[in-house]
Amino acid sequence: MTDTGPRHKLLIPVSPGAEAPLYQQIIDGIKREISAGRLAPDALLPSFRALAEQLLVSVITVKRAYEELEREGLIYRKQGLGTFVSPNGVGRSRQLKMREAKRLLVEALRTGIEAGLGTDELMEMVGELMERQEVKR
Amino acid sequence: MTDTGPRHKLLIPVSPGAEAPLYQQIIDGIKREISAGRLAPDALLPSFRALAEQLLVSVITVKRAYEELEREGLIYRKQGLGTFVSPNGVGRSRQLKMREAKRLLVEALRTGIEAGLGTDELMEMVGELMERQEVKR
DNA sequence: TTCACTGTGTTTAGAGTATATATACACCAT
DNA sequence: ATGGTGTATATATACTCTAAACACAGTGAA
Repeated sequence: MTDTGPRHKLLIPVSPGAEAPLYQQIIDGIKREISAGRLAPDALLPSFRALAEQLLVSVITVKRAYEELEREGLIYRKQGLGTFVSPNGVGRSRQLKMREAKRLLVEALRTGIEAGLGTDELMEMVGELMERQEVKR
Repeated sequence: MTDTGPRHKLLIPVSPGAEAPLYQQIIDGIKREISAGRLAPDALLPSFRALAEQLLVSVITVKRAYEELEREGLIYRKQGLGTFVSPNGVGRSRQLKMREAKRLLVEALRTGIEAGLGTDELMEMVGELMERQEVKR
């Protein structure tokens, strides 16, 4: 065990100023990396300590994030060894994100309707925002 | 002051089991009522105690919700008198909901893209969910 | 007109839960 | 045996919620 983590560092934006708790931001970031295929099945994730150092948070904050990712089936942990991406990490990550996207959409549509928007106006807003997302992609 | 509140009770669904804190659920519910025009400008809202009794929560939980609604400009409070809908409550409520709908949409689209969905698939999902919302409306 | 009562908002104190940090212990490979 | 790993425990702070007491404003009766 001379390897100190994955070949590249995990690029996860984490900010105490953001609304979500730190551990949630880490969860979201790792999900994104897995979903995008940047973390391969069975790939070794950084240790608690390594990631905590990199992100300037405490070890337990990272542990909390890893715990939940394990609970959701995206990663698995082995004491003394390290933490790894599940073989079906990509599929699972995308499944969870799909579910989340739908949940957010339902809420967005409901909120828009409550704001007095009609069907056409909502579709138009979606279309505009979609173009923006595509550019950013 | 013989009137004990508005002519009709506030129908706000509030559940401790829901994810959002109780005060947030109350905020959302009152916003919805104002936005839908069911609470007129300068209308008297139920007192802390009356709404707390009705919703089976504590007085302070209602106070917390009313405080934030006042901060956001939807209602105003007068000690010894009661709490009222702001003259521009409807406009303000819709403005805030519009902003929230957009925020949720942006996040939903981003999450969908991260789940591997393309533009067409996203639009299709929006269309389907839109039809469902309309039925429920 | 004054005062007491009622209903209102407002303040204070306390308990439980959630989030985050620091430190020490147990496991595994080399 | 050592180094790197996950795991457990203790602590502090912030958030959420409840209960009780205090101050304000209007109304009705004397």
